[in-house]
Amino acid sequence: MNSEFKFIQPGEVRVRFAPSPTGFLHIGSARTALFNFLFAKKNNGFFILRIEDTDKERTRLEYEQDIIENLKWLGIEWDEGPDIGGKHGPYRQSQRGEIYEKYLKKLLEEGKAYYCFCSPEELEAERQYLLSIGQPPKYSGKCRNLPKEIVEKYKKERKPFVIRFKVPPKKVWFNDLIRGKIEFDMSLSGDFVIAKGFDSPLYNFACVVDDFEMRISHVIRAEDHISNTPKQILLQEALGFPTPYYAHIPLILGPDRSKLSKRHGATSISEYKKMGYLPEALVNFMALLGWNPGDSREFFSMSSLIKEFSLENVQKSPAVFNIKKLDFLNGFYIRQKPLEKLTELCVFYLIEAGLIKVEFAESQYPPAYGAKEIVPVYKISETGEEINIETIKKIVEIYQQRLKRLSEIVELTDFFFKKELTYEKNLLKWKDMNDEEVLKALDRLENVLHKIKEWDRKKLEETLMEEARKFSEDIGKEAGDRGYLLWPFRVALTGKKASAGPFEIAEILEKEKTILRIKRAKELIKSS
RNA sequence: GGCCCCGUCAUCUAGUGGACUAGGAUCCAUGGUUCUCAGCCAUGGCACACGGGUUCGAAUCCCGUCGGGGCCA
Repeated sequence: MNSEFKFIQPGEVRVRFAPSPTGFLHIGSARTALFNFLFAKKNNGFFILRIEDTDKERTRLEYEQDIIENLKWLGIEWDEGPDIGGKHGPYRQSQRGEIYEKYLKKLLEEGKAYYCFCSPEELEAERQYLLSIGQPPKYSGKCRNLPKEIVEKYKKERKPFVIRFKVPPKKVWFNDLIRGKIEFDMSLSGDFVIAKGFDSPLYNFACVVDDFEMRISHVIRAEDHISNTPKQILLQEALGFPTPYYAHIPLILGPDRSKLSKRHGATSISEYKKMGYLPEALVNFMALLGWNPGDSREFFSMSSLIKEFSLENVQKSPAVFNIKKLDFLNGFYIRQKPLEKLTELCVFYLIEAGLIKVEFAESQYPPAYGAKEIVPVYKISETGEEINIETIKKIVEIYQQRLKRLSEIVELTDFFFKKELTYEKNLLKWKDMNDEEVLKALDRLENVLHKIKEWDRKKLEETLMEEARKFSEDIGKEAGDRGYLLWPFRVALTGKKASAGPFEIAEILEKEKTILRIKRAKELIKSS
């Protein structure tokens, strides 16, 4: 056991997620938040959200809102915070100035920190010099022992200053819950700045104060904070705070194995949301990036993650962000979604793309008493024709297993919402068919379809499957190759080389439109 | 430049000295399933960074090399 540092005693689990609102919620931070959340819930502990907004230059409210909104969207909620109208908001460092000031003064009074009046130019010159003689750049400690009178004089002159921490030149170690013992020789490190003034504490200092004040038991954060840890431990020692447990989780990397960033493409949760990824897929995916259940299970809901999560099963090595796997999981969760819910989600994308529009009208069937109900009415944008939500549901249904992202619903089903289809006439040809044969197929379809009375996918299938088999023989092709009739049929309806099955599409399109599209295809063939 | 972390298929990973001719998932390929696509099913492809030790025996322990990454400025 380390006798020098006072480690926190086992007890209540309290963890925090402490983002700086200097950007949108990043996939990497979201995973850190998730691991903290899972650890808290698994251990009946508390999860706290602390917004580290001390950098006034780069902090933006927009980012803070994005972080909060997306955490909620993912299903990560915090348990505690200042009261805001009955609910609890997040803690904000910007609102905790007095607390930092108190501890800053304490360190100063006890001689554990000091005023430094060195100018940025001086510091820069010193750095350059050290570098030039092959030494690591490290603050010289010039202001460490400035006489009191000088300090007072400078302060009276309002000379700009920063506050530096007197780093004791000793070895510092901690036992990382994921990596084991990590040791640093702090004699190699210079006295670092802990505040740029009483009203602007810096990261390491504010973090240590808050972790103590919030009684954080476990600091779970990304690996890039490992080198901050010894500084924080020294600060804790100087302030008489216990040292919490630390767990540094591995980074998420881009395909080139460097830290995931903008140049690798989308990095923020909101972008993934917009692209049509489901929160359950993202959560499942992020959890598996660096954690595994110890067996070969792959699918995890938030509640099963809470049950299974353990820091012991967190990986040491960084994980490459693999979008193919995310797509796979997202496809899986889309297939699992109840149709009703999925339709709601897809409608949003269809409206966004301008394929349909929504208007609100009074219900034709008002409730027995009280105000009339307002119901949404969906219309096809191009024609103004009303489209029933039940119809949209059917469209979504036949594409449910084909979607990897919700946004794909647009390109996949646009033909349902278009008056005219535009496609290359040769697309109508199956294998070696010529114009004449395509025309024959379309004529045949038109004839057969006309006669069908019960217009549903089952009846259509029965009739057309039979017809298709006959047709290939009639035009002297390979017997049983139904493609000679079915392919032109499907292309005439969709204008696409890949789509859902023609019978289900025809059912949704209904008789009139189906036959109209066949006629259009005939015109297309003849027009050349 | 200094310090620190990491190293099993292309990717996420199982593996904690013998059950490993290294398992699962994604991915890729092939085949099956009502024309296509998707889904589903089946089959196949692909890895212990390298070199030394320790040991009867090493992916697993130790050392070194190499490689990747992070932090500081």
